[in-house]
Amino acid sequence: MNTIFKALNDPTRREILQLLKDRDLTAGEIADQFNISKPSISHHLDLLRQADLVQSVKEGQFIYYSLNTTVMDEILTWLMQFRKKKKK
Amino acid sequence: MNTIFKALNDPTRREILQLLKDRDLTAGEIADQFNISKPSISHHLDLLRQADLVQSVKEGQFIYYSLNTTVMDEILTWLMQFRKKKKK
DNA sequence: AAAGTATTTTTATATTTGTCTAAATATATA
DNA sequence: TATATATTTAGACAAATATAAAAATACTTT
Repeated sequence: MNTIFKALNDPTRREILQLLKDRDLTAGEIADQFNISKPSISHHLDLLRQADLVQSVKEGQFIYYSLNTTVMDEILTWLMQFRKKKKK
Repeated sequence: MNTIFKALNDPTRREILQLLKDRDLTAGEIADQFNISKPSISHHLDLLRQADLVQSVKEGQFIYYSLNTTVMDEILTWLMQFRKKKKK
């Protein structure tokens, strides 16, 4: 849960997730969407992968990144606990 | 959304939310649950308040903190967007 | 009014994080 | 095999963050 929130605690990384919502993208395609160096994006992708929020698949010289929505469910469950009633 | 995720990106702050799930607590009662100085806890509470995840009410010399679950809904909505289908 | 309790603010420090450049790895093409 | 392309790794630096100690503020009680 720690690594998940750490990964989500960055505007660039959240924007990457938004991009991947539409379709899978290569690391280069993702980097092209930002005014940030490729190594930086690579690092962001690494953190997202550590949190299991994205998955990467190598295809030839490209590495395709895709969204892993199952982890989102984990956060959802965590959030839901707070909906329970409290003692008065 | 930035301040929310920033606030959630800390184990101590998430644990504070868990404590407040059961019942409202004063800053001192919260601090007693951790091996961290009161100023530190005060700072954590400040970040949680900035994110509107908690609310504080002064009662005499005490300040009671309580959970504000409406912000959780905002995160929930943000998470839900990723459930949409992607282009093939 | 003085002393005590609850909490925050200020200041300082150590650690973590985001970013860059340069170098390394891996694959493709000529 | 040499060169180009895609991506990551390594190393360095500045900015942000968590924490603590000390001081300040606010309320309560004596």
